[in-house]
Amino acid sequence: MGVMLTQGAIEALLKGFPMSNPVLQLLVSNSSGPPRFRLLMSDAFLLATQLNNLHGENLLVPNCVCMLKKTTINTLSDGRHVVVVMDMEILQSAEETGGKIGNPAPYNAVDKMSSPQKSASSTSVPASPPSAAVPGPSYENSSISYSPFSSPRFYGKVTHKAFTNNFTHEGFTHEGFTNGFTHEGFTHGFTHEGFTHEVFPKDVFTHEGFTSGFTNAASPMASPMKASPVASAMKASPMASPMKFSPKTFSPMKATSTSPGSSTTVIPIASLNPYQSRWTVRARVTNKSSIRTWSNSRGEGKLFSFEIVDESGEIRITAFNNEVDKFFSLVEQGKVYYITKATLKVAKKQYNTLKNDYEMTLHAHSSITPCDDNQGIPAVHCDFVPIAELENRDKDAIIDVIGVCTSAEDVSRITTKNSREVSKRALNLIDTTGKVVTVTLWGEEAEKFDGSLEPVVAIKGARLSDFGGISLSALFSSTVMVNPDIPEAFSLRAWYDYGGYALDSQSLTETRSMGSGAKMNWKTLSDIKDEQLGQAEKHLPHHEPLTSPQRKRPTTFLTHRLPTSSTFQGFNLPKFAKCDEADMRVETWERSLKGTDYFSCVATVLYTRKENCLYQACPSADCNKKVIDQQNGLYRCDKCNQEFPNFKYRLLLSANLADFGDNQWVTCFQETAEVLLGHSTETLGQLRDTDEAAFNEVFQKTNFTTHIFRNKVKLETYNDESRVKVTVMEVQPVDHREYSRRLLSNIRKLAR
DNA sequence: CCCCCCCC
Repeated sequence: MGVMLTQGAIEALLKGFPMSNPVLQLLVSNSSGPPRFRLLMSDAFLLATQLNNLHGENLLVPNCVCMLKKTTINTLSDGRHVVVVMDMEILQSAEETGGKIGNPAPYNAVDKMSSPQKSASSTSVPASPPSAAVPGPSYENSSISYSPFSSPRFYGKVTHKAFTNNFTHEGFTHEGFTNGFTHEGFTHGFTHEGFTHEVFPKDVFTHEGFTSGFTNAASPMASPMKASPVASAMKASPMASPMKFSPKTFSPMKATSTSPGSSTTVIPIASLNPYQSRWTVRARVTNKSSIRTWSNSRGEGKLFSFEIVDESGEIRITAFNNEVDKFFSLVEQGKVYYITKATLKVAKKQYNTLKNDYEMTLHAHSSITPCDDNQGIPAVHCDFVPIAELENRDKDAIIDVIGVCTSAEDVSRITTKNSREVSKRALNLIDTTGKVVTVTLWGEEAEKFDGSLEPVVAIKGARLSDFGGISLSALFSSTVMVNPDIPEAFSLRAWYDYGGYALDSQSLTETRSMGSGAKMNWKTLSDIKDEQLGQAEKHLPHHEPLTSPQRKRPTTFLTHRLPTSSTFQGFNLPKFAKCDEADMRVETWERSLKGTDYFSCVATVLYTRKENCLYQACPSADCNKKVIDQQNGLYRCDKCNQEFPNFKYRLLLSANLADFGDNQWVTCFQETAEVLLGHSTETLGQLRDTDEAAFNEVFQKTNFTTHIFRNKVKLETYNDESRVKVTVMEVQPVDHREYSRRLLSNIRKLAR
């Protein structure tokens, strides 16, 4: 009995349609060593670390048929989607399957997603029913048959039409073939089994390229002079020592048609040294500085520097004066070049943090030639330090870090000590150690960063700072990568999406109010009673600025209450007048905060009280005092001691919130009430006076909506009677991820 | 041959 492949699974996976256990055939697999395998089932499928044993048992080999039981989708910085397989089962071995089923071709996701209609009409091959779209010599004879059109395996919202589109010819264009590999290269070149010298077509790979292509940092390259013989490269075979980079990066170099001259040998960067004169490196520029000028006792001039990387290592190159003019515009970040005839000298480690004992200076005879062939050249060379491990590193250490950006500040402008203006933005990164660290980005990097989709962020060359305990700062020389196409990023994405996000994380960096997320004082509504929130003589909330020994006292001190409120470090506080008496300051300050707690909760609105939620207020800009209707067309404000021909509506909404622990009456003033009800006060006032049904509907619709509420809680006393008063300071939307994060955290709390 | 790398 043959298994059935799930039709349309690849498109559905890449588009995120709900699907249950799709069945696919594995075409190609290869390993760059832990922590992932890249499987060709479509553009790119990756296998998360925990499944590597499948490959180890030699089960996950081309042509086997697999059921994907758990997947998650990751979007690379270049927009490609990658499906990460979290759990899978091999339904039928390669032997049982006996070959490739049908004639599969790459799925061009970009084409399909941008304009399916257009791509359908641009093809010369008419749309065909599914079975006709996947013909192939092995189809008739295969023990596996394609599932019928109404495949029972295909669930969810995929419509008949979408389903038909999955199997038209235009979905299988060859342009979509990622990485530009030939079919032969894929089938034979990148399986473990096929990893022998013989399978590399001789006309594609030169021995020279082979040598440099298969050297890695861990291989015995200590004697660079011996680097070229093929034999030494074969010893450093990827089977013996896992490759550091993904397969597409260590593909051997193509024929030397584009290489400069044949008299020199392309050698790995790791083998460069000052005692060797005839060499060429082929490497990618990973970091290019701007042109700087200097002027000191030894002279003046200009320079720029850049860093290059190949599969063996990295090195810094500096160009001065004439070489600046010659090479600055030629050298582009991210591009690959042949570089030869530069001076090697011992690196000054105090300035140069790259992992190379040497650095390079260009001179008059140096040559830099662009190389069109990117194959085998990794984008970056990172040595990621787990976030928890940062605690054990020295201040000012330069480290590479990777994490999921759980939250990010808005960009802001600051002025440095040298009165220079610069943009900055702090991010929170978490990794599988469950620890969070704050990283500050500067300048353009800060301005262009978008953390809204919780991207994986990798930073090469960040500096460890002791600000807030432990934090990181990006330098001019740091490389910031958002959703990089590297194994660590896929592992992290999978880890985070499959539960990491809900982890009770701990930050190494003490932050004051970081937007949402990291440092919120999350509570359940039952905590208000259980922990006696808002009641006197209690310690201040853990994140309240004054309780931290690192916090400075505010420079202006507040004693006398003023009518309006203000914010201090993110907290809404009553505004006070200044007072100069030092002793009095602290005491008054602390007393004024005591008994007030701030907390956030995820809660559902059970009821909103529409009666009396609007009042007629003084129309003066800063006065919200209730006016008295004089019944003569005039409204009197006692506070302004004035009569007005008009008034403005103000909102003061009582709402009953509930979570699974308790329910609680809260007060929402103007701004928060508007957010909760989804209408401006003005609109609500008009509705109430003109369309009662519509007015009532606003409140009906608000009931049973769920939000994040940031609240102030305080014990208030009226005529010897005390009650806890909860005021909503902020209402934010809650997404399902935040909801499950809170839910899990609360369940943990209840379990304790 | 430079070597700045920021702020709370």
